Amino acid sequence: MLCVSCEARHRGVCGALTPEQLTTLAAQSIKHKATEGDELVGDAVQIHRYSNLLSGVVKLSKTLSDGRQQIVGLQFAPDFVGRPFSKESTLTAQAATDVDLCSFSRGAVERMMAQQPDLEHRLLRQTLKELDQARDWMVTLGRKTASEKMASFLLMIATNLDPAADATQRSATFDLPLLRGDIADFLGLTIETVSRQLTRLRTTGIIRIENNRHVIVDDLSRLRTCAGD
Amino acid sequence: MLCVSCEARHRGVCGALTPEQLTTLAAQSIKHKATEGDELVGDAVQIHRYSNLLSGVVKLSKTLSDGRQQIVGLQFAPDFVGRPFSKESTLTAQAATDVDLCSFSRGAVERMMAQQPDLEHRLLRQTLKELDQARDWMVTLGRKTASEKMASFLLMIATNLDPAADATQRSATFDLPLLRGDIADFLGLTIETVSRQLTRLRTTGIIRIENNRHVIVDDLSRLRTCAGD
DNA sequence: CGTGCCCTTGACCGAAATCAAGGTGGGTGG
DNA sequence: CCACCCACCTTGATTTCGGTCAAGGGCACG
Repeated sequence: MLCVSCEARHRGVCGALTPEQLTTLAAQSIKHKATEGDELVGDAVQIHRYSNLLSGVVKLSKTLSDGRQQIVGLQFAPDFVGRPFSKESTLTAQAATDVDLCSFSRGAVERMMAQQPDLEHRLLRQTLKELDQARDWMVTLGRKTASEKMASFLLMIATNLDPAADATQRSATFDLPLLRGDIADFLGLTIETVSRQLTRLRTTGIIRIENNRHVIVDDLSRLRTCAGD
Repeated sequence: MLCVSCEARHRGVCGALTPEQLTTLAAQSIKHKATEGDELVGDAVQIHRYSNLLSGVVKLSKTLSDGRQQIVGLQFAPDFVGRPFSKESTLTAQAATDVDLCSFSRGAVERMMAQQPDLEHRLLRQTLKELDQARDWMVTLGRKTASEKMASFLLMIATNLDPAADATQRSATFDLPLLRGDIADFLGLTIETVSRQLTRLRTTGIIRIENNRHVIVDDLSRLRTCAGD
């Protein structure tokens, strides 16, 4: 319940709240963990809870009737998980890695929003951020080649998971939060193509991979060259 | 200045405003027209104005450094055009058809937002709607075949341009708001593939086309079958 | 009557999908 | 402890869908 030390308090939506409101909300919040693969929001799981993502990665995906799948977004701490005002979300949110969450009931969040317009303001900002990201990714899906897609993906992960990589940092290191199949579903490719592109980047010396998960990028600018934009 | 009869007053963001606020805003608003191809927001055009789209279609697009283009969204009346709180929008908004707009200065909108939280609430809802649409389209871009993409596009246009088509309506009629090249940029295809898919749908009897622009769908359910979801 | 833009159609090509074998590593049960 | 299994990944051969290249048609406009 120590909101003061919580990341969502500083960079997330909870920053909108006054100390009293935080106390109220904290009393109604539940910190809990979910493990890789757990469904957080979906057709099955009704949307009665909203959460702040405190650690780990959440994947948002959609599935066509014949089983084809597309991951439409990734969320990182301290993102807000859950679709406000949703009729039905045709979207599934799953833990991509083990995650820590801080959850609230729908009612609690909506009461807070009513008395604290700044909360809605922060939600608007997060939603705009996600919209920008979604549109950027549409360019990747619609107009980039397989190798450009792969490079774009690695850069995206690097900037989110290696705290130092977003600056003018030269190198980056991180664990891939997704399996090959999920990467394929995110990039609109097959698992084989993902695998081939990774080995291509590896044999070119642009990345190194250890244990199939751990990636080292020695020169981010070379990777940026591959990404196409 | 007759906000009372304006569509944005009823279904758009202006519905958030009190009569007095409407009067204030109306005094600062400018109704104007733009013709096909005009750039409304972009790297060139600074973002000092926000607009309500009163009629016509606006296309939002992004361009890679080598010229590849992707249309990342279409807007229809009474959508709100312009990115609030934007640093720089890497996005270009262009009139896809001739359009009517009702524009406000950035300052006016921000003042309104400060005193009228409901305005921000409506913006949040529109943004969430656009986010949902963007994510739906990501599935189309990443996982659908050329013919499924074409069918999805026609359905999308039909539901937005033929007022009757969204219900359980059986047929639809509309003018394509985009040239073949723009359709290609929206679907992540080439102009030739778009052309071929259209003739395929035409020869199958699923659609009829007059004057290269006017489309008649006699049986929407057949088209839906083609769309894949 | 030319000229240019937009669209269509055909022939060919190539990037990524599909199909098909392995390889690797971690976990389990004998 | 070892053998087996299973999930995940890689690699190769072949196919296919959509891209590229090329030609020509229709129509508006000067």
